[in-house]
Amino acid sequence: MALDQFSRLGFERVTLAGIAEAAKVSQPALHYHFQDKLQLWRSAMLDLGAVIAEEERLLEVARDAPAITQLRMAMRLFLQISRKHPALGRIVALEGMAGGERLEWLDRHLIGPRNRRMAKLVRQAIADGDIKPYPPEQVVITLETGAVGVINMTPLIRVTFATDPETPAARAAHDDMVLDALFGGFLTDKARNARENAP
Amino acid sequence: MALDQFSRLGFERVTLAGIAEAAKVSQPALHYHFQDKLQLWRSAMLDLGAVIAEEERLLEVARDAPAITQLRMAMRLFLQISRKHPALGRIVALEGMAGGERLEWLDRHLIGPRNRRMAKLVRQAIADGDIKPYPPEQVVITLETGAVGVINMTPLIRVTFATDPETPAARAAHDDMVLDALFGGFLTDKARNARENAP
DNA sequence: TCATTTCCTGATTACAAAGTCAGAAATCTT
DNA sequence: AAGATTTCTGACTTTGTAATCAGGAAATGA
Repeated sequence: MALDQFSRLGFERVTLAGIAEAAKVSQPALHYHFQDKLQLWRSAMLDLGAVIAEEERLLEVARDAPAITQLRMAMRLFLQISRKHPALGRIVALEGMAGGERLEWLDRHLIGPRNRRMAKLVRQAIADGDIKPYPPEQVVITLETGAVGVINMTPLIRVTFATDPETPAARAAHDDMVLDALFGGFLTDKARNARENAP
Repeated sequence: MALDQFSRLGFERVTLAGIAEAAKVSQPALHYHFQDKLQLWRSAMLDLGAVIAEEERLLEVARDAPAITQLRMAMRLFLQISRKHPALGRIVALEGMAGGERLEWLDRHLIGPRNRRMAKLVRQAIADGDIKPYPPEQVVITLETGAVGVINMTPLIRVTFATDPETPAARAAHDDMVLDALFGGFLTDKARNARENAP
């Protein structure tokens, strides 16, 4: 699938011939359905958009809960989705580092609204005294990049540690680690204690 | 400089003509000094290798300190170095996601030994009861990707939040956040308390 | 059934970028 | 200074790949 190739290799390393082969059609057929390579890329990204929208929908239900609760839910969802669609995190990482037109498109159509919403939640949680007072944007990015690090870097982990991070056990450990250690590190003592008293 | 181009754009998007222009030489001159593009890439990476070696040297001095102390030092160093040489984190992210021959080369010559050393420190710190007992490899990767997230994603942050993460104030906040919230989240209560009593 | 539109292919073009090579310019050696 | 060696360049070839196009097959509608 095109999405998979784009996310694993990045825009430039992907060839239309390769996508065509994987899709078992001829290369000009791609030009028929999508005008050019960029349009094809955008189309693949919009498929991911549906996934993000789904997440938004689930969070919407909890919009009256305290910000810190919503954030924890969002982290959990983010992990689930990142596992199910590893392409998403890789794409964001690739384009987010490079900058340029495609990043701006992604921002407008996929990730921008979600990230700004997250930052708003963090700001709220800080005001509530539940999250330590660091720049909300930095908190969001650090939580997200930290959470998907192990997922994105699967090839590196395999090479460097000769270990498979995709076994069920490794995934379970990772989920716990992200929610407990990573997310937990941003909690204030107040929020941490509240959690311990009401588990 | 070639390093900068490679890290910002990735191997494929970089053209020899572009590097030649930036270096104010002709394109064939590159072929004279380095046989081909891959060799040029490797050479650029080895320049980064010197940076890593420097870090190793500084840490070597503290090898008798407790693992947790060494880890904190390593995080601090890692941040400094990542700021000074943003190319490093971007390259690792790019190749670490993609896998392949270049990743294996990087592992062997640059990042593998360091990461395995870090994992060993984490294992030790867990045994000491200072770090929460999660898979050491995952801890290392999560700490590293979380720490450089804001640095690597500078373009995304600018686009999404219309905010500059490279001002002195933003950097100072980021340093604190990484060492306090990110790293702190992996500490056990024991280690956290020990730190509070002896600041 | 025929006509028309939709979908797709093989063959080809256009172009960008890696890599080659013969020889010029600069530098070093004695 | 003369020769030898190193360093570099302009012009070229080769290759990989995006994009085009004329036309054929398949579906759709009358």
